[in-house]
This record gives sequence, C-alpha cells and structure tokens, in this order.
Amino acid sequence: MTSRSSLLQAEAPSRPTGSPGRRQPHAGCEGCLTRSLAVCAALPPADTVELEAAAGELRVQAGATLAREGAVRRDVYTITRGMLRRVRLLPDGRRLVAGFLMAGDFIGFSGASHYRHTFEAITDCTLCVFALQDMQQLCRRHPELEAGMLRQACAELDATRSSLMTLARLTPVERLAGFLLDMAMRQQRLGASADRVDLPMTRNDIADHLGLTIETVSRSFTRLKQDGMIEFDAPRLITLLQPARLRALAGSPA
Amino acid sequence: MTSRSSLLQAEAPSRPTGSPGRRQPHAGCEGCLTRSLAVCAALPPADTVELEAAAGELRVQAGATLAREGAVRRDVYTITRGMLRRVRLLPDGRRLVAGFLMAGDFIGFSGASHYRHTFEAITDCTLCVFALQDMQQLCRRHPELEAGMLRQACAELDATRSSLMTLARLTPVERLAGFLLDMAMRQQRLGASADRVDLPMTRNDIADHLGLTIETVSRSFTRLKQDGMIEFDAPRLITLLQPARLRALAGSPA
DNA sequence: CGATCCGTTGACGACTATCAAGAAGTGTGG
DNA sequence: CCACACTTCTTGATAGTCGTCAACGGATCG
Repeated sequence: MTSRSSLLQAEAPSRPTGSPGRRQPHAGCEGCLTRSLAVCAALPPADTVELEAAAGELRVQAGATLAREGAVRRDVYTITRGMLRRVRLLPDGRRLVAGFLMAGDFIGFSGASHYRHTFEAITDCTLCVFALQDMQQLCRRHPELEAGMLRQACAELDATRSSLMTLARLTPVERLAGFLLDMAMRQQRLGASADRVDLPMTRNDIADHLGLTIETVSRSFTRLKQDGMIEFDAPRLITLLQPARLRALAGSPA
Repeated sequence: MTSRSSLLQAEAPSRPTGSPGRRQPHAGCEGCLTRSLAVCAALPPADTVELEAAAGELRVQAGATLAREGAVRRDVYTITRGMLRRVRLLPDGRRLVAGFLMAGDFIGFSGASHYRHTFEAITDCTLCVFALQDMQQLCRRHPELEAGMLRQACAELDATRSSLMTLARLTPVERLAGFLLDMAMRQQRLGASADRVDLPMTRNDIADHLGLTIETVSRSFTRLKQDGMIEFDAPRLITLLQPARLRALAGSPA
C-alpha cells in the first residue's frame, strides 16, 4: 500500500486518449489552494470577482489530452490539482517532454496562435480555464495582472534556460540529480516535505524530459541509490538522503 | 579579404577582457535601425521622448564583457548593433552558450536580482541601456510597454523551448542545420539575404551552444557541405544552397 | 619569421543507445 | 482467490556515435 502524495494524486487506469472533460462554472477563488502561487495572485483580492466571472473549472482524467500541438490556442489555464506533461513530437517519433506542470503553474505563456506543445494529464487534474481573449482584456483593465504575468513568464524563462545547461552539458546522473531536486523543490512549495519526491510520471517521461533513454534513466537511479544519495520507497516515491551531494552533482544552481 | 556582413561587423582583435565601455547620452530613437524590432516598438512614437530620457548609449568592444553572471542586475539593454553571447559556466569549466544576441534583442527578461549569465561581445556592439528601476517605472506608466515586454518574453520562451528539443533529441547534423536556419532567419529580419549566413562566433561558441564539441561541429559542417546543402565562402560565411533540405533535417519548425 | 589562434581531419576509446530478457507490480476475468 | 495479460522498471550484452587526443594547415599579429 504505497500511499502516494495527496498533492499529486495517484494515476488512474489510463485511458489512451480520453476526452478532455467538461468545462464547469467556477467554484470561486477564495478557497483556492493555489491562489497564492498562481498568476492570479497578482490581482488584489477585491478584484477576484472579475477573475471568477471569466474562469471555468475543468477536470481532466489521467491519460487524457488537454490540448494538442497545432490546435488553435483559444484558452489558457492555471493548474489547481494534479500533474501534466508538456510534449512535442518529431515526425519520426522522437519525443521531448518540455516540462511537467503542477498546481500553481500557468499554461499560456506563448506568443503563438496555435499550441506549440501537446498537454497530457499524468494524474487526474483540475484546472482553471480562461478564454485567451478574456484574459487579454483582464490584462488591459488590470496592469498589475499583466505585470504579474510578465514576472512569472520571466521566471519560467529563467527556469527553461537552466534546462538548456542540463541538456547541453550534464551527464545522465547529473541530469537526474537536478531533476529530483527540482521536483522536490516544487513539491515543497505545495506543502510536501523537502526530502520526499513523488514521481507520478513514467521513466519514459523522465527520459524524454532529460534527453536520455529509459534504460539510462533507470541505471542512473540505481547509481544514485548505490551511492547512498537516494532511497526507493517505491519506484515512484523517492527519499533524498543526501540533498547536498545531489546539489553538488547537479551544479548547485538547482 | 572576406567582407563580412555589414550588419554584424567584423570581429576586432579581441582583447581578452576589455572594459565594458562608457555610458553616453542617448542619440535618439528616431533614427534607430532596430526601432521597429525591439521592445521599444510597443510604445507609440509620441512617448519615445520618455524612453530617450531614460536611455543611455553603450559601446562594447569585441571580446569585452557586458555583464557578469552573479553581478547585481541594475541595467537592462536593447542591442542596436553587433552580436553578443549569453554564457554560463559550470565549476569544472563546462560551458553553455545559452544564446546569441543581435540587433533588436533585449537583455533583461529575468526575475532574478543578479545576472544569471555572462554577456560577452562577439563583435563590437552598441546598446541602449536602461536602469532596471527606470524601466520598471516606465512600464508602470505605460501598460502598452509592459504588454509589449510580455509579448516578447513569451516569444523568447517559445524559442528557448524549441532549443530544448534541439539539445535533447536532435543529432549533431540536425542541430547544426537548425542553428544555421535560425541564424539566417534572424539576420534576414535585419535586412540580410535569406540564404547567406554570417557567423561571427567561433566554432567553440557554436559547440557550446549546441551541446557538442568543436570537432563534431566541424565534422557536421563538412557533412552538410559534402551533401550539397551548404557552401563555404569563408569558414564564417556560409551560403545555404538547399534550405528546404536543411529544414527537413532540423525538424521543420525552425 | 615565429607565435598564436582557429578550423579541419584522422585514430582511438568511452559512454550511452540499442537490443534482449527477466522481475515486479496492476488489473481483468474465470 | 488465482491465473493471465499487460505495463513498467531493471539489468545485462553489444554496437555505434560522439568525445578525446593528436597532428596539420591557414590566417593574423607582433
């Protein structure tokens, strides 16, 4: 009985490509767990009424696709529960997982008219939906919101640029160490313990995220375990025994 | 006598680490060649007076460092002439060139209080300098400017995410093909011909940008030449003979 | 003219991808 | 409840690609 984190709920039997789910009226920002993390935080509490009016709630089953690469980009999203992957494919099937998205993350920082990635739910997810147009109008009326979006877009840019170093110059073990630290940090922000990492995604997802094969990912896990830096509570639930050594491996900035 | 492009002027005898140059009063936005490209374009012509008041002009010699990783981030820049590289180093000397910056590009989309990269001039450069504070105030007074910054930050995010695919999943030849197309496209926006690419940076810079070694970069160049896709006018001046085939190699999006 | 830097090419070896098999966990149906 | 299919993850053997080491040619500069 491996009790996975309550933040990232357990993966349901994955239907290959389920429907993205229905849009429902929004329940209200007040009780929202991610209120303080998300883009919405830029708006003073008094103005959340407007946000709520524009927002819809969307639930997506594990395994289902939220939005497909190439489709017209009509909506933007804030994730309130669960985890998704940002995927891009090459014609010959090579795959990149450009990132994992969790509660508080925003989908919609793009200048493109069409989605440039496919977004697939790894666990059951709940999201706040906004029509792109509505969000743009909200931004026009509330410069603080736009400023907040700019700040968060810059933060994401910083993070993405760090990934460049990972992919360009780090060894497999170093990449994995950095990945584990990154996931731990983000989950900690959501209230999890600092040294426990929950990995709802498959080894394949991790491989395609780190530019490796699943075998190399697996061997790198084994190496970190043998060296006493991590411990497996389950294949997808890991304890970081020596975060400092992991940080040293990953090149500190992580 | 290799007459390099007039857009990216020839590399001067590189002083190892010259001084970043002096800040001068600004010459005015009216005649600025990059006016239509840069962040500033978001501001209506009537308001450029304010921009000019806040801006300074800065010249940086080839080989000199504009800003150092870890230093306090006091200024932001728009490049009006020349080319710089965005560099990050690992403790053991491994290097990443996170990007090449040219006329119209903006340095300053970051949420960090300190520079996260070192910026080094590849050719002699001219830049518009703004104190970070001034720019933030300008944004507060002119929401259009902030909206423009957000748009451009998103565009840069899109571009950076594309680099992830390059580094994670493309072969050396594919990476180089994509790189050449990217440089050609950006130089075309500045008025150069579509099939001529000027590469002021060294093979080492290219290697550290593509996550390869200089030998592999060199061999990949040779391969593209042997296959008839490119032609060398000089080691750093290349003609794209078959852009379509290059695009196919790079995975089209480029 | 020698020194230095840059780029190319060749020989070799290491590391990671590939191929293959097996172990472990999960859900389904009898 | 158990057998079976299926997926995921791990481990081993092998091969290929790219990194490393080395040498050379060309350009630039003092």
